[in-house]
Amino acid sequence: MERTERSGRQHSTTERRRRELLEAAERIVLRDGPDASMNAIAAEAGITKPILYRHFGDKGGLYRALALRHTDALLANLATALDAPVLRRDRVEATLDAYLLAIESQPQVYRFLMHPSDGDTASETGFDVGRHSAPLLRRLGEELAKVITDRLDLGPGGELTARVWGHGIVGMMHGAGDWWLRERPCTREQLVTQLADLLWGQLAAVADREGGPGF
Amino acid sequence: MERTERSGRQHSTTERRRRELLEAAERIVLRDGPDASMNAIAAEAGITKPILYRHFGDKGGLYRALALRHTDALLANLATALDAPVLRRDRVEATLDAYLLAIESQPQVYRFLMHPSDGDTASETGFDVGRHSAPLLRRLGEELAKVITDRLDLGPGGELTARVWGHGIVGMMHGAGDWWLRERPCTREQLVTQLADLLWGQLAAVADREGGPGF
DNA sequence: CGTACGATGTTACTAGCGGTAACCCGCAGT
DNA sequence: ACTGCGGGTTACCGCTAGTAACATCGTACG
Repeated sequence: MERTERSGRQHSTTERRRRELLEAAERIVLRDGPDASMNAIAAEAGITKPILYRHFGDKGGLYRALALRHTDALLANLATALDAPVLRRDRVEATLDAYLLAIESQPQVYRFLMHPSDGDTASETGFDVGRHSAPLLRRLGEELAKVITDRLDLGPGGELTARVWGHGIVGMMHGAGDWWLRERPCTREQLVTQLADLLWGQLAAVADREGGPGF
Repeated sequence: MERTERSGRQHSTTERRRRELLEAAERIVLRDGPDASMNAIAAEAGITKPILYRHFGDKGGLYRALALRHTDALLANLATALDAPVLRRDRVEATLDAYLLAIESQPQVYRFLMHPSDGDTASETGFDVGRHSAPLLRRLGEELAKVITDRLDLGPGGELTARVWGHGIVGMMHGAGDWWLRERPCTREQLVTQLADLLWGQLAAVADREGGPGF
């Protein structure tokens, strides 16, 4: 049937158009941060708004499509760091470093990914309590949990432990990384070392200050 | 001088009005989440928009004033947890629990505090890279860093270590808490224990899974 | 060949937002 | 009586996300 063939070709061209639009959107997001307007994106792509809406539905759709790429890229980087056949400590440090390198080298993208500007469809479905964190962080946490479950022998209930740790560690990376990116109080290597130390239990190991009552 | 007395009384009445407006705003934020509009808040207070702007300057000002209360309250709670004269592990658990209890019992407030909806004044002052995280998290991180510096003997460069750990731990609480609040995979006590285990170096201590090559 | 369809594109609009200018009113102090 | 000022209002601006209606070109099908 020629019809299917034609529709196939059409499909490929629309896919290509979609990619072009995404690239234009990316340029604008890179320039304007997370509050790039649809008008600006359309202008950058040389067209007008309704086309964007035909392709992506709404702003959330465009942002989701755009976020997916970077999220995938970052996850791939982290996966290789997590799979390196070295000591566990080195793997953890490599993972931390990969994340921090990503947010350091493309901070605008990072801000965009973390700050979805409420691109949600809820708000009618009862109260949608607590739906705040970025999808990227959730995915990262789940991926890390999988790796932990695969690699470590956590005994009974270990799956829950792995998920708690996964999301906790990702949150730690995010929080510390965000602060570090803003204040730049030290080099990336230093930060990685300090965070790995924290995960290695140094908080519990170091001594109390002299003079304070012993806890 | 009657003038000063009068202006003093005027001051107190405007302060009172301000408090009333803040309470109305709080009611609306509690109801509508972080994207409560100025119109809605003004309507709830029985007045119209310009008065809000006279009192708070702009939306960011209102939100900052509103956030300050809750932030202070939460910080006070955490401070008492951090100051309890018990074992370090118990103090850490009490702090984690205090934070999680807060976000659990008032999730709308929590969302509001974490999601500032870009109430910033930057955007002209060059690129303001990385200014994303909520002020609450920054304050928490710094407070925790202070406590760590005060209590622990971290040797040279310890101040930097304390700040990294402070923001890292706060990020961990935030990330894990956000995920937990959304999925409710376990009780609060369980979550607290798991996170404390993580901070106590269990990630480094547990054995590799059998079958995998020893790292 | 004509035609109907589908994708691309436009202009012009709605509804609502944050924010502001101009004006009104009542009440204290001189 | 007049002036100043804080509380309050209406009416507006410029912006945003999102949409409806219309025009256009290419291509498969009778």
